[in-house]
Amino acid sequence: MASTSTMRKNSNGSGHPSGLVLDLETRAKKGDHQALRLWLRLLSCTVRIENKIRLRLRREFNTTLPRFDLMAQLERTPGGLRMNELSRQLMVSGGNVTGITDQLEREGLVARTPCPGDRRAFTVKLTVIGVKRFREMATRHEQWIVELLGGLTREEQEMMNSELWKLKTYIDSSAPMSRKGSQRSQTGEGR
Amino acid sequence: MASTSTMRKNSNGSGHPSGLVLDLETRAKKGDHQALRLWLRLLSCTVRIENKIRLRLRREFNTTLPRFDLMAQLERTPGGLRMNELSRQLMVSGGNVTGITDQLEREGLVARTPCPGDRRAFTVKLTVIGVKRFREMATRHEQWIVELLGGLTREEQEMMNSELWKLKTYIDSSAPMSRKGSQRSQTGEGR
DNA sequence: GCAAGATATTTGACATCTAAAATGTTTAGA
DNA sequence: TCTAAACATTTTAGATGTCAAATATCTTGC
Repeated sequence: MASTSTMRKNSNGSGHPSGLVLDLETRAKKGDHQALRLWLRLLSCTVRIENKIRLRLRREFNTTLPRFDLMAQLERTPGGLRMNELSRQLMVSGGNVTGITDQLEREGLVARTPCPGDRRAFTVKLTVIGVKRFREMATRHEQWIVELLGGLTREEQEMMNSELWKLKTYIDSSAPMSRKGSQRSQTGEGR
Repeated sequence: MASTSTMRKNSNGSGHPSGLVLDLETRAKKGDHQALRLWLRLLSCTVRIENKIRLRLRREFNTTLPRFDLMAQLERTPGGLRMNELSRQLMVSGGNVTGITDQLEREGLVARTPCPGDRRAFTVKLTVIGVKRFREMATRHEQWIVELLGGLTREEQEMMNSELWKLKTYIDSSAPMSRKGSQRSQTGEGR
């Protein structure tokens, strides 16, 4: 467009601007496709694993992924968590946490305790039964994961892990994910 | 815990069988944790990216990920797809496809055509407007992905890509994902 | 003290999802 | 041909999700 000049020539030497432009676009195009392919592959692996786990959780424990995830967060924090902390850690909206917590509470697996010192908040904890139940599920869950990721050697897993760490760090640094939480996860590692 | 004895000493070399057991357990434990860590990291990266994309699709195009995904599948198959094919490729349930298709049809972006030769099925296609609209979105979408995956070099992306391919192949081979479809995706690469 | 703004949670309106039942069509086989 | 099993899609019920508005409760600065 009218952004004038900057008429560079590329290696082939035609003084023509479109020469360079085409080159850049080609390069960009290729990079794009590579990133896109990677993203789609990342996504399809995740979905596949999620689906298997979902199915098995239902079959063996008659529960769901979100419920399992929420309990997982609680289990690693014996003191319990507040609704908003759960929301952040699970990367889902607050309203969502309310719903799942309601369910689990009805099932007697978690309990809401008024938060001392802040009457707005609740502390959600696993009940004794909840802990017991979760531990059973967690054991199986881990077996499933080990099995499903068995396609990669230990070294490959190691490598993927560090690459993904880089990726995650980069994504978070580039734009801190708007303050109003709104997401989704499964035992979303906070590290 | 009257489970008695099994009082073992490990690597120190007691000829006791339980010594070996402990060793194996330790190894298993470590492997487990590694796989689990990898899975959580995979998941959290995916969720982060999805959330960003979701947000931007809404802000810039007032649409959603599932709608975008469905349109993406159609765009790469100009002849159109049947509901069950969409369901398989998107890795979501049939009922889900019905719902999203209803929406898009109401918005005039896709059309259902009775399938010649099989009165049970429909062929779903993008409308002219649908194609135009999708192309606009796809361009931006690709930019976003390139940006979000920018934390990895081209080589790293290459590597991840091939690792994920291995993983995906392995998962699919291990158990063909029950015939009754039921999943979720985003332009789920069929390759 | 106290009003204005931040927080914590819930609610409400809807869009996605799955799993399973219901419908309508095709296809094989007796 | 007739019927039973296989298929394609929709429907239904219910769980998850988001986003935004509504409540209730803190916190701050004056």
